[in-house]
Amino acid sequence: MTLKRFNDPICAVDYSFQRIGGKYKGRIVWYLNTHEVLRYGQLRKMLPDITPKMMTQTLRELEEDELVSRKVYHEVPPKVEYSLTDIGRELIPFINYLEAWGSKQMDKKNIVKKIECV
Amino acid sequence: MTLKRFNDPICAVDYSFQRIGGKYKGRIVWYLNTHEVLRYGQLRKMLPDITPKMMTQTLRELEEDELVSRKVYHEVPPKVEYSLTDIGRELIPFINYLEAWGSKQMDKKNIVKKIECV
DNA sequence: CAGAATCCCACGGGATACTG
DNA sequence: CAGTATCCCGTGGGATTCTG
Repeated sequence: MTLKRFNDPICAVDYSFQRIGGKYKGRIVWYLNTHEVLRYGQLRKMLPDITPKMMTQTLRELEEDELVSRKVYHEVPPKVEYSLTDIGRELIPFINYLEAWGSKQMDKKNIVKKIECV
Repeated sequence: MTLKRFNDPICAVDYSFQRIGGKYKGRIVWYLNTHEVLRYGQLRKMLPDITPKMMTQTLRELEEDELVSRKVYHEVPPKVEYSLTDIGRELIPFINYLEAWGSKQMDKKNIVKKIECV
């Protein structure tokens, strides 16, 4: 059952923001790019403010949108690896750009970054 | 009294998404770029799904973040013009990119755009 | 025309506890 | 380890009405 997460997009900008908006998606895509592949636990450590529920939910949505792929190793203890798909990787230049812009703004306003996400 | 709209950003990506996230900001910045300057009423027509409350609220936030500037003409009937600031303009390449990406995805999935926002 | 003022609600997101 | 399962809440956003 595919959940109803989206309204009919008005235009392409609307569509895109519906995919990568929300509180964590940008950062997840960003981290997955700089690290190539990340396990669930590693990713969680990089998102200190996320709860397990949101973590799973967000990853599922990214997966459903084919931005992220999920590889399960059937072993004990369980191991799951996340990585970017080609479609997801296409968003990197844009997030790169956004990161640079944000960083510059933060410097200008003397806002300190809790995590240097580079 | 500056409203409390933001949590302390974790990193630059987080910061940026807090500025241009939400349902309308991307589109507003995008429209303001392709049109240089827009009156309140014109902008509203381009955002068929927005209510006056959200329209004003969103524009005020963009203004407070210095992405958009607001010029009031003190005349009857009132006239207010919105345009991008230099900081706001810096986001354009990034939204351009996002628009292209979204457009491509929508084509692939045969999703029809209600508005061609180009 | 460009909004301000109310009132209201869904849902994005949070906290905690449990499990294959 | 990598999740579910519940329960819960704040706020982003909506609908409607009013005004300089």
